[in-house]
Amino acid sequence: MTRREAAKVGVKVADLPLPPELLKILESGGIQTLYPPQAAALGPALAGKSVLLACPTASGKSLVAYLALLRAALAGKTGLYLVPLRALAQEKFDDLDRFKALGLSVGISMGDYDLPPRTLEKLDILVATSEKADALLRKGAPWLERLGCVVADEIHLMRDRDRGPTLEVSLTRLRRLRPDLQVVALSATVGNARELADWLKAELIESDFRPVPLKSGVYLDGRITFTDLTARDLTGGGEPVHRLVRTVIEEGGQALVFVNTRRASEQLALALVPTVRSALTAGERAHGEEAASRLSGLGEEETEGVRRLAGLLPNGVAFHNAALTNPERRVVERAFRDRILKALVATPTLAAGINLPARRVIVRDTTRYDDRVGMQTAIPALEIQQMCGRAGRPGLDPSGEAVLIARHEEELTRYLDDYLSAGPEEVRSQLASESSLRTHLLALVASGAASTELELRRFFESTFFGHTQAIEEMDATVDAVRAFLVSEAFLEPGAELKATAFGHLTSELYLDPMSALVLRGALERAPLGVRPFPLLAAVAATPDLPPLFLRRGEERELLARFTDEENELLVKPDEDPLRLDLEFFLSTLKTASVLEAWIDETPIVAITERFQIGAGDLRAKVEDADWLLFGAQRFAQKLQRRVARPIDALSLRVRYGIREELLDLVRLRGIGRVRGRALYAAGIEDREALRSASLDRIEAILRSRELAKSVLRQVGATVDPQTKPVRAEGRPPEGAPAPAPISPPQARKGSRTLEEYHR
DNA sequence: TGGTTGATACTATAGACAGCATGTC
DNA sequence: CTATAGTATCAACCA
Repeated sequence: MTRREAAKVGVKVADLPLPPELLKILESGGIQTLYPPQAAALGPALAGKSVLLACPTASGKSLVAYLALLRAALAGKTGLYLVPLRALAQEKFDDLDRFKALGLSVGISMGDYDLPPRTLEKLDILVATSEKADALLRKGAPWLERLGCVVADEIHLMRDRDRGPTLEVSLTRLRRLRPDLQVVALSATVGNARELADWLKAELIESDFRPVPLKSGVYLDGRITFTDLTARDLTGGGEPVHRLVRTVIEEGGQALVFVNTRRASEQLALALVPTVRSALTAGERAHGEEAASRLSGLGEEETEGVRRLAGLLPNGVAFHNAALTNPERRVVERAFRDRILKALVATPTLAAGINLPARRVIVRDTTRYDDRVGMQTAIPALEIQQMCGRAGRPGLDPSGEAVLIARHEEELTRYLDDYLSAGPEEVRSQLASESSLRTHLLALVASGAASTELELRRFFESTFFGHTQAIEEMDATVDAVRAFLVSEAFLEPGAELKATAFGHLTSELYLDPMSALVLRGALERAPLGVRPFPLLAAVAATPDLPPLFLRRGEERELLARFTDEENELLVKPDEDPLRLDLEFFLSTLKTASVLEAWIDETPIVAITERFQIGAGDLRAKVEDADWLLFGAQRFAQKLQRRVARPIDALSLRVRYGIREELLDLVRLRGIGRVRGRALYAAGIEDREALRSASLDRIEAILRSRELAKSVLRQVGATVDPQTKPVRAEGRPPEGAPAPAPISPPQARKGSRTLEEYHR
C-alpha cells in the first residue's frame, strides 16, 4: 500500500453519510474502519457515481458494492449484483440478506434456484449470474426498468473466451436501457484498468492494498526468492512442495497447493500424508475423522474418489476438484476453513470460486493442457496472480506467502519477471468471435434490442469491443454470422432484422443456435419417435454439453456401439453441422452411454468406475442433459409434436436417473431415484398403489414417518395408521433401499420407442 | 534363470453457465 | 504451434 493509502486507514465507518440503521448493521458485523481502497471508492459510490475498483481479492471490494446497492435501493430504485459463479451468488446473497433489517428485500436468481416473475418485481436487490441477467434482458423484465445500480463482480472475466461476452453484452444492454445507471465494477488487478474504467465512464480506483500483506516469490533449491529481492531459506530438505508444506505447517499455518490436473491433485495429496500427518495433534486427527464421516453422511453413494478423500481427511490433507460433487467440496472447504486440514491440493476450482485463503499458497504448475490446441499452454499471469492472492488469512496469518516452484535458475527469473513482478494481462473483448456473435446477435434481434443494421452497429459500438477496437474489425464476422442465422432460419431473410419463431425460441431457451440446430436436426430425423440412446447422443453432440475425454480402449467399444445404432443415430459424424472429427463424435457416444447408464438406474459408483469419471462429472452431465432435453422438448412441441411427450418422459428420467417404470412415483415430492426404487421393489409400483398402502408399511420402506405421511397426503390418502394394508407379495424392506442391479432384468432398454413410454 | 534397472513408448490432461417449477438421500 | 508426469513395456544387465 502506498503511503497516501496508509494515511487513510483510519477512516471510520461511523463517519460515513449513511442511515444510522445501516451503520448499526455494519458495526454489528465488526466493520468499523475502512480499508484505503474502500475509503477511496465509497465517496463516489455513495454519490451515485460509477466506479471501477481494481485491486487484489479480499481487499474488501464487496462492501463498496453492497453499500452502493443499498443506497440505490433506499432511494427507491433496484440494484443488481452480477457474479460469475452460482456459489458466489449464494455467498453474496447471504451477505446482503443481513440488510433485510433495513426493510429491503433481496433475491437470488441462478440456474438451480430461480424466482417467479412476480416475486422479482417486489425485490429491491437481486443477485444473479451474468447469464441469468442476460436471460432477464432477453425476456424484458419490467424490474430492470427501475434499475439504479449494477455491480459487475470479477469484471476481468470479460476476457474469458466462452462466458466473457455474456457479461459484456449484459452490461452494455443494461447501460443502454438505463443511461443514468450506476456501475460498480470490481476487478482483479489487470493491465488496462484505465481502459475499462473509461468504457464504463467510471472513476478508477486502483490499489494493491491487502489487509494481510502478501509476499510472493519463487522457490528454488531450498530458498524462496521474493519479488522484493529478499530471500528466505527453508529448513530441512525434501521435495520442493513437501518442504514448502512442511515448513508452513511448522509455523502454524496452512498450505494451499494449486496443480493443473485432477490426478495430480489426488496424487500429491496422497503423497503429502507423511509430511502433514506428523504435525497433527490427536484432537485434529479426530476432527479429521469427523469430517470424513461427514462425507459419508452426505447420503451419496461412496465412489472410489470419495473413499480416497475420506481416507485423507484424518491425515490433515485433502484434494479438491470438479470430480467431487458440490456437497463433497463443501465438506472439504469447511474442513480447511476450520483448520482441520493443514494442506489442500486443488485444481483451479478453488482459484476462481469462493474465498478460501491459506497462509501459504503454492502454485506448482504454470502450464495447463488446452484441449483446443492439444497441448500445454502457459497459464495467464492474471490467473496465477489470482491464485497467489489467496495467500494470507485475515486475523489468522500475520502475512501471506505465495510461492511458485522453479526447477532451475532460468525459470526462477522468468517466473519472477513474467508472473509475479510484471503487470497482468489486459482485458480484451472476446465478443467478435463467431460463436459468441452467433448467440448474442440472435438474442439482440430476437429480444428487439436491434431491428436494423444501424441499431445493431450502434449496439456493438457501445460494447467494450467497440470502445477499444475499430468496429470494422467485427464486420466480416457479423456478416457471416448473420448469413448463417438467416440460412438456418433463425432470422428472416431481408434487410430488416427479424427473428423467426424458431429463432425466438432458441434465444428464450438460452441455447447456442448451434445446439438448437443439432436438436432440430435430430427431431427431423425422428418423425416416428425416438429411442433414448440416439436422442441422448444428439444432446451430447451439442456444443452446450462439453465432451468427456476418451480413454484408451473405449474407442473400440464406442465404435461398435456406433455400428449397432448406426441406423438409429440422430446425428452422424459426417452430417453433423459442426463437422466434428471422429474422436469428438465418439466422445458424444461416451456421454450418451453415461447418461444411458444413469437412466437405467446403474448405481453411481458403477458408472463412475466404468467410465472413469467422478460423481461430480456425472452430476454435471445430467444437469446439462436435463436442461438440453427441456429445449428439445420445446422444439418438438413446435416441430414434431408426436415426440414431445416421449422427450418429456426422457427428460424426467434423466433428471431423476430412473427407468421408465418409476416415472409415476417420482412425481411425488420427496421421492427420487432411490426411494422410488424402494417403493417399486416393495410392490408399490405407482401412486395408485400408494393410495391403498398403510402408513406403517410406507414408513418401513422409506424409513421415515414424516416422509411417509407427506407422501400419503400427496396421493390424497388419509394419514391414518389403520388404513388397510395393500398387496402382501411385496419384498420386505431390509437395510438400506436396495440399489438397482447393474443390468436390467431382461427387456433390453433400447427395444422400444420412447413413445411407448407414455401411453 | 530370475530379478533388477533403465530406456523408451505410451497415455491422459481445469472449470461450469443456462429453462422450468419446486424439493434427491 | 507451447509439455509433462505417471505408467506400461521391453531390452539390457547383473548375481
